[in-house]
Amino acid sequence: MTKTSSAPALTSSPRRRAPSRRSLATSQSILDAAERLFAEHGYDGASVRDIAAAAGAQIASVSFHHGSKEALFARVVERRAQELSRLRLDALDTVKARAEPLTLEGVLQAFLRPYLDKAGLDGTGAGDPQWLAYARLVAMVSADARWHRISERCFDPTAGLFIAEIAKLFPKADPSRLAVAFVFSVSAMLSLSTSRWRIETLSSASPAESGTEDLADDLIRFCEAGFRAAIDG
Amino acid sequence: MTKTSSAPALTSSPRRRAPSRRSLATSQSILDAAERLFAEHGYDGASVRDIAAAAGAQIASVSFHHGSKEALFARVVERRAQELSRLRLDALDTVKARAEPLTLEGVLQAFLRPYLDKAGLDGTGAGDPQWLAYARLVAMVSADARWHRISERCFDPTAGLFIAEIAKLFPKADPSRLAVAFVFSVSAMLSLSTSRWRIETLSSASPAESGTEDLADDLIRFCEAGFRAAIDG
DNA sequence: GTCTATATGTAGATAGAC
DNA sequence: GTCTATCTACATATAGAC
Repeated sequence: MTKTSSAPALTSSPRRRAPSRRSLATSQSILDAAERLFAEHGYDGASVRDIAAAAGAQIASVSFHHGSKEALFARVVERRAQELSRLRLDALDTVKARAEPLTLEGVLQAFLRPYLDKAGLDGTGAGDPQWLAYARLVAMVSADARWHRISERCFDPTAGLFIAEIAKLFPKADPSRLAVAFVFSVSAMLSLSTSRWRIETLSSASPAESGTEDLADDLIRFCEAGFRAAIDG
Repeated sequence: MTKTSSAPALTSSPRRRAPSRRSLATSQSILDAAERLFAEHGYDGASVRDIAAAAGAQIASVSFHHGSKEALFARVVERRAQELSRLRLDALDTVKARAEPLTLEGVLQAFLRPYLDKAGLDGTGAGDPQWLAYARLVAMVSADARWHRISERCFDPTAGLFIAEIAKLFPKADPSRLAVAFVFSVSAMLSLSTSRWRIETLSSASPAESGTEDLADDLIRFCEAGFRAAIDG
């Protein structure tokens, strides 16, 4: 008499309320479509109708699986945030485990590379298109005060850890200047997913075309030098 | 017989089709309101209705004076773009006219300072709120591929001139790397209008509060060092 | 030039059958 | 869990009186 549920114990899988394979697939494809459309058109520019259509689902399924549009957006951002943080922290551990002493460049690589690698922004080849969309979404969230809370929840804790790591390397540096340099570095990183077209435009005015060089290397060199200037100041 | 216009020559001002003072004021206040609301809520998030209400105008006046919503947006961006370019080029001329030889820092100052000064992002005090809104709008336009064309028209020509100026200072540097460093620098500059809250958040985790320091100086030092790393590479 | 009224489309969300 | 149908609100844009 402990169950008043209407589900009879007829199936081979006795667990209650476990989502079916089909339900999970629907839910996931909605998140994927939302990721792409939010990244391409922005929050207000992407309609729930279009997202449902792109996912091959009904519009009512979106509310059923993910609730309101805002809840859907937050879920899309959060979905990969944990994996991204883990990749960054793993990379940091790997660098720390090396024989050589930890360097500023090593810490920056550990933070910047996972984002660029997953999105295929490092110039070594195409990344996962879904992660590329996510990378643009991260840029959106980071630049818009409207998503301030999501940013604080998903990205700031890890960012704080990396800043603390750099502060340990340079104990005499002003911590607030490190935070400023970190924000500049992150914004430069994000520019690779929002402004690559601008790099092309501004480079093509020059005679020598250097094609798709390793922008990730350029980014890391740029940020490392900028950080050192902030530390010495 | 050259005029079929219905306007009689009764007023003291004989010029044809000159907008009245009131018309100009309406048109301007619509642009101001649009600047604020587009900057705060984004293109899709700000409705023409809200813009008209904030301007104290009727919704039909918006179409009358500025046409479609997209045309209004473009006009808002273009309105101050010319002034901003002029300020930058004037600053460049001023630096060049000095006795000392032109430096990378001087060129960067000439590009970055006018944006920060007008918007009051340099930490020296509050700038014009209208310009602050414009600064956030510039960040929006720069990050969104949708406004790619506006960006090319309004900002890229001046950016190209500044890159060329830097290329003259470092003739052996790879021009495409200079363009990359320039885009990184611009994105760091824009982060001061989109991500200052993030600087506060990430700084406050540290013990020493340094208040509102001169972020503009930090920015210029960061970018200059980053540029030198790009040039030497 | 301004204003009222409205045409026309689309948004987000949900009720209820299946 | 899915799907059809629909409610309600708000969007852009314009017609036409003043």
